[in-house]
Amino acid sequence: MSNNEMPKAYEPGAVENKWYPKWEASGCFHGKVNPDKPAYSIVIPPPNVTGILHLGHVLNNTLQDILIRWKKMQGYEVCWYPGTDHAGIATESKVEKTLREAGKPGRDELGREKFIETVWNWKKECGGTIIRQLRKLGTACDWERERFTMDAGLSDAVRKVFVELYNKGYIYRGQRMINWCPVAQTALSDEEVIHKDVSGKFYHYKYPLSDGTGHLVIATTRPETMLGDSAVAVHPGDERYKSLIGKTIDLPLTGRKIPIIADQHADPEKGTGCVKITPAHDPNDFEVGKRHNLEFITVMNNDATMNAKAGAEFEGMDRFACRKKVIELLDELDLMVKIEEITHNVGFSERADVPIETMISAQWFVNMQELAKPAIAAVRDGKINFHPARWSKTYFHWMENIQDWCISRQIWWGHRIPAWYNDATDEIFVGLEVPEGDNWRQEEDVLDTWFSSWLWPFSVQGWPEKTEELKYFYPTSDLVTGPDIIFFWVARMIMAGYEFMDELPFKNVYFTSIIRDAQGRKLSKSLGNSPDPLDVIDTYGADALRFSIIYIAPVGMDIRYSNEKCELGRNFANKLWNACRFRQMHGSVTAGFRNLDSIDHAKLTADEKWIISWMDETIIMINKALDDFKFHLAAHEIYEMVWSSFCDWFIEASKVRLYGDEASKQQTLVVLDFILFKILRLLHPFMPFITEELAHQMGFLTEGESIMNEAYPKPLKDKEIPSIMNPEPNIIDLVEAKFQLIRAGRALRAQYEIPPGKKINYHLKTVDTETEQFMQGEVAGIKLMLNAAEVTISTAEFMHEDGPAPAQIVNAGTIYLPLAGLINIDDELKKLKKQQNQIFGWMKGSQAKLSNEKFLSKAPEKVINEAREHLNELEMKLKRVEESIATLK
RNA sequence: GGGCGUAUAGCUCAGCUGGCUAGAGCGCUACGUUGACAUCGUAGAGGUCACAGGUUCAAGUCCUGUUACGCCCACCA
Repeated sequence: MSNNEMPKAYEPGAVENKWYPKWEASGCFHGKVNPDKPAYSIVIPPPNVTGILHLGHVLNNTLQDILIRWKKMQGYEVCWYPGTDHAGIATESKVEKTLREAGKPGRDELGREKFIETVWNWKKECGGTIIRQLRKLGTACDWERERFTMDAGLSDAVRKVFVELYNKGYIYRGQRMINWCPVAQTALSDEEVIHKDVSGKFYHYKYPLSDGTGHLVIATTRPETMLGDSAVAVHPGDERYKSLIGKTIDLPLTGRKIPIIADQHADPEKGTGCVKITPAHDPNDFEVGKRHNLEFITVMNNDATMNAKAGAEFEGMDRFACRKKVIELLDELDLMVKIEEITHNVGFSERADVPIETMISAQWFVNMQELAKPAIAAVRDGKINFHPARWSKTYFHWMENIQDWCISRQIWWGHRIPAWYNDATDEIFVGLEVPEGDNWRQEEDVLDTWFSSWLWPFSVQGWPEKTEELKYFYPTSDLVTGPDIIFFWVARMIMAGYEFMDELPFKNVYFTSIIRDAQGRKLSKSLGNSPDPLDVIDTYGADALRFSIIYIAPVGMDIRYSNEKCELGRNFANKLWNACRFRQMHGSVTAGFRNLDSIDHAKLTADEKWIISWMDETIIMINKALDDFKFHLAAHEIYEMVWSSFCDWFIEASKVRLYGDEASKQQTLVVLDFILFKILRLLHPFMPFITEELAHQMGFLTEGESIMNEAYPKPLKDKEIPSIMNPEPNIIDLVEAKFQLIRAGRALRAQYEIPPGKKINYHLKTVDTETEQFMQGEVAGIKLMLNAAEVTISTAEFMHEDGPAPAQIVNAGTIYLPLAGLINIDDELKKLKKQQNQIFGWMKGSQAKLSNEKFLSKAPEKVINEAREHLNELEMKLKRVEESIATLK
């Protein structure tokens, strides 16, 4: 439609900024309950409200966007619920840091209420950056339905769930050994502890027996905890120490006497066979302590400094300083035996990246045993499918060994636990409302962030209200997330879905690859190897980033990313742009662009049939690939189709008709339009901006329309094919033989170093008359693509008047480059001999196979026939090579 | 200690349930600005599919073992 000259290169910036607001304003991202259509829904893995967009988000959200746009174009009513997570610990420490840097009063000075207010203000001002950034990427999120895990409705859901699980007896409060982060000063779940191998020291030292008859040698990596020792254990069957059981030792540095006990936990093979027992600071020792009714001596404060129980000498010292001090003192007492260098496994706090302490503390837990059962079955029975499927193994392993979930956190930002204590009566009340009466004080702790995220698939849809949305869009269809949160989030959502909705939360889970830098390192801010996606979008364009990252993403492995790889997507966008630009230079859009109805199908040329048929294949492959969550495969298919089949071959071949008579030109324009509009729609989920822009530029769509409302291409129906593909069944082969011939002709030119611009003559000796006839009909195009002055075609033996000519043997026949005096006989012979040998080799293999009775009896019919046919072809080809050799001699 | 994954061209990776001469992108070499595109075109070089066995008419593909790297899980002092 537009007569405006399109710029030579695609400029993404303006196009992206133009379309996103239009899409958003037009409401095409909004999913409504629509009984006339099947529903398709996705919930976004809610990024931290503190988060900023990184490449992991780009991959993850591009995939979701592809699914959403694809399904929408397929005719589903789609809804993509976006939102953010309040991320308790992360946000609290972020805001605290901000306050500290600004020199403002911090958390403790402000007090609970003021601090929470401050965080809300911060959230309002600075939070949700990532949500704005996602728009830059082009994501078709239903922004009208944006949610935050601490919204009123979602908070109601959290409270209801807590109360229900408490009433069922799944949630309980108890004194247990928990993981403690000394920096965040809160309990953590097992999943928030990262085990790392670190080098450390293994200290061996003596504990003197109280009766003065000698000593035991114990070994530990944590000498500072000896201040909390309440026993030494030996194995009951260990003959070496049998006589000592029941005796006591004088615990150095403390003045305490502690017993020598017999317990299975002591491994006679390990160290000296004697193990110090610190029940308040080690999970194993905790169990031993319970079995033997030992004293639980907590020697550390919440910030991992030593407390008064550790002894006046150590009080207030940091745990590591204390360790050093203890070693010095033991050394002075001449108790040290040896210090070994070892590598051992230490638990670190996920957030603060410091070693955690295991401590005894009163916390809230969820017993997950019952919840896990239907969730395990759902994946086992294939109601929920993981892609790639192997992740289900990880899932089963964790679920089948599931531990109680520590859900209380000693921070302020989050959902405060709906439990109240009555100090007068020692009662605990758990409920949705504040209990009546006096003396009730609410639990100070808040819930683990994941205690709200695990409800996300239904809480965003209004649960516990029975909303229309829930009825229509729940269960959601697909979930796209990283395998790193399979325990944190995926598994728990499945459990919550069954427990509270009595239904699975999603049908498919696609686990994305993890993005690394070019050297394979994890992307991280501290390494400075984490490119800002917005910069990448500025440089290359959002479509280019999206397409590149999908194109390079390996199947179930990590992605090696570097910005330069976005050139692939940028170049591809530019290629597409220029293909459209080319089309537009030949006039405005034709009437048949949707269905080819404006032209007589019987008159379609071979090339046109070829491209239409290729288009159909591509459509089938892409829909199949997306059905199977093989995004990269889909990207490769369409890239290949556009660049190679369409641009390199079809457009080039079409030029002869575009510059020919008017009828030919018009027909080819229709086909170009037909294919281009399909390409744009096919590509739209991957590259939303440029495809929308081009669909309008080309006049396929008018003002107010959007490509996202167009149907996703389907393969031509069987009944349509005869009218379009009619009549020759081998037409595709002939067209491909033509292209092979053109390649061979160009290769000859290159081999003889004839400049591409120089017009030359070719001769084609075809294998048969059918091919001859076909190629005769195509001669104009062949000439054009070979930049030839003349191409003669016949089945007759060819001999140039000046003698033999250089040639190439192809499926259609032999193509000659008859330039007088040009031929280098030796080179030609060498070339032909090489080819002859090659064919001999292949034939030998082929004949061996076909004379192998076992092959003939066991291989399937189809394979055998193909092998025979193949051998035939080889024989024919060999004959032609030999003929060529003969003419040269 | 257990589990999972990966090993294919200089680099990054495809190669589905085994079946013609193993492919793509980038990079490299040569030529080239023909009226879509130098973010381009044409032609080309480049691979004993980690190693060793085995199954099979047939193995990059399946099995076993080995090596290397990566990840996850596990309370071991």
